[in-house]
Amino acid sequence: MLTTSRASRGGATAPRAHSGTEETLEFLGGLWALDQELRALSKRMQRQLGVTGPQRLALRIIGRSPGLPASALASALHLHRSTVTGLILRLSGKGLIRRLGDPVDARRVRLVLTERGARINARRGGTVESAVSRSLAQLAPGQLTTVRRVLDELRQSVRRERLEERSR
Amino acid sequence: MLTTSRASRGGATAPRAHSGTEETLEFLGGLWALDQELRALSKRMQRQLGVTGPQRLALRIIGRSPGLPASALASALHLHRSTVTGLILRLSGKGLIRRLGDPVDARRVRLVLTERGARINARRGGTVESAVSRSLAQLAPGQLTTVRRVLDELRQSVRRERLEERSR
DNA sequence: CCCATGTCAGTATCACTGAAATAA
DNA sequence: CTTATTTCAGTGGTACTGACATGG
Repeated sequence: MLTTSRASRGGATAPRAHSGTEETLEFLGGLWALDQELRALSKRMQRQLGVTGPQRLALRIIGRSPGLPASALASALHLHRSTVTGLILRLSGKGLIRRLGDPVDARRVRLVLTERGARINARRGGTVESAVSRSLAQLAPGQLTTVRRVLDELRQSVRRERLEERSR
Repeated sequence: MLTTSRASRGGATAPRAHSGTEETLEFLGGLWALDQELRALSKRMQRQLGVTGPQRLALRIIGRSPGLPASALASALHLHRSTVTGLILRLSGKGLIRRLGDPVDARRVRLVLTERGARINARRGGTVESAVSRSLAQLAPGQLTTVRRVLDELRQSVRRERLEERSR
């Protein structure tokens, strides 16, 4: 397969040399599969660590910048403010973070880890990071750079597509 | 950046040449960012095409293998049976697919596209695939191979992590 | 008055577990 | 009786929009 792309039926739009439909779909399938696997690990983390993947990421960010406001967390995670409200609620419900008031700007909420939160944040085994780290360690440095660049380019391309005003 | 990895402080545990904690976290952040972007595009697709990303993927799979049973769709998407039930419900609710009975095995449900479903399936503009395809087209062939391999390795590594029996 | 921050209500999708119904 | 296929009920997490209260 891969060679079956019958040359543009009534093709009004760009015949595009390589990267046929099949190839794209296969690549997308790989991305999707990775995503599913990450989701599944997230579920297991919840059972074993008590936090999901996104929650863990939030913990790490807060751990690195103690006292950061909720909106900063939102933009670090590329999420809407109301979405992080829920995230914060779940994390503080488990006693892993605390919401402190800002003495200067009373609207702001400053997030810090509790002791339990810090303990979980310090754990390295059984996490997404440990799996990723193991994979990355096996790569030649050039490969890592390539992959990073491609993922970034991909992100920007998706972003452009998203922001385009649809007409057709 | 990239060059700041101070050579192993007092490292008691595995000095691990490259791929420090920071690097892993940054990579994971990139993956996360791409995921968010894909989610956002999925949302826009729902408004403009009437289907989300996962729904679109399901459509394409059904379109390629008309009459495939629900369980086959589930394994193609790496999803639980009950999850695809919901997916199927939403798609057939929109009149994009139909659930036919199998004359031979009455337990089975055979999925086919309706005319409207086929029309949406045929659309190429404004989709995730179009964005990904555009990105991939710009790559040197070797790069595409590298990225695919790395993503696959990553998936397997995450899978191994997930399946490991936790002790510590 | 205007803008920023955070929360809340409401909605939708996704994804699971576990149980049930049906049929091979 | 056992197994396979699908559905259903219930749960939980993620993420949004839009409205609101509060404060700068």
